[in-house]
Amino acid sequence: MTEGPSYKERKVITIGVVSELTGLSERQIRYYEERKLVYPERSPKGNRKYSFADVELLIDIANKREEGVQTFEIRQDMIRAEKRKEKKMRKQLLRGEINARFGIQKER
Amino acid sequence: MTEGPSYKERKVITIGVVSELTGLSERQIRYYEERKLVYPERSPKGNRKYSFADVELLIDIANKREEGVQTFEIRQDMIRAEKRKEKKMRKQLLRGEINARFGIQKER
DNA sequence: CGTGTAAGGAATTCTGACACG
DNA sequence: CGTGTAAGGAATTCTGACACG
Repeated sequence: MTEGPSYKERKVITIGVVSELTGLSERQIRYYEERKLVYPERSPKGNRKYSFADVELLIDIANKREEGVQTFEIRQDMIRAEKRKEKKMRKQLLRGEINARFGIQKER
Repeated sequence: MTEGPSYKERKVITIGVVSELTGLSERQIRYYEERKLVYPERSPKGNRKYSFADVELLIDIANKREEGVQTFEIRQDMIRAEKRKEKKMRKQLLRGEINARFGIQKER
């Protein structure tokens, strides 16, 4: 273990490979970006680059689409999930701070 | 955790990205393949695809080359390391078999 | 030996648009 | 709304070769 944003998060996969990996057409993949469901990075000359995490997300999206869920709804769900996570983080942070002051004290 | 050959081993990165990631020229990367130091897969139409493991290996190779080590020597070292690993595996396997027969027995 | 480069072609990717439903 | 497709261009990748040292 050495690197930073581990293998799963590094944006290194081109759209053609993502298409193979997900079974989605390039058109679909680009459209889901337009609908703000995925955020690939861009190479210097403008080529999209995705992470394994993006690939997995796209597979989830593909499944929901098959169930007839609209991109708008998928996006709403993602935003909600994101907010819940943030809330949880804040709670954790707060608890940490309280512990630091009033919790297990180091003797001095 | 779901997939098989984890993120580190999946061959999904094109040579251009590998070049950016390693700082090596595409020429160098292809040459190291010719010298049997790396084994990318090929896409249906013949494009090379590398894994993160390959990228790390190429970085190691780049470092050795800077030290003046020749590709031939690098290859020898890789083969030797591989053999040591295999030997270790066989030893382990053997020990496992012995244990299975004469080691901790299940009562019956 | 290791790497750069020009060469020519094939495959990839990009954007904006029209189509259908 | 979600996706296919043809269009034209730019960038990518591939191979085999010549060059230099």
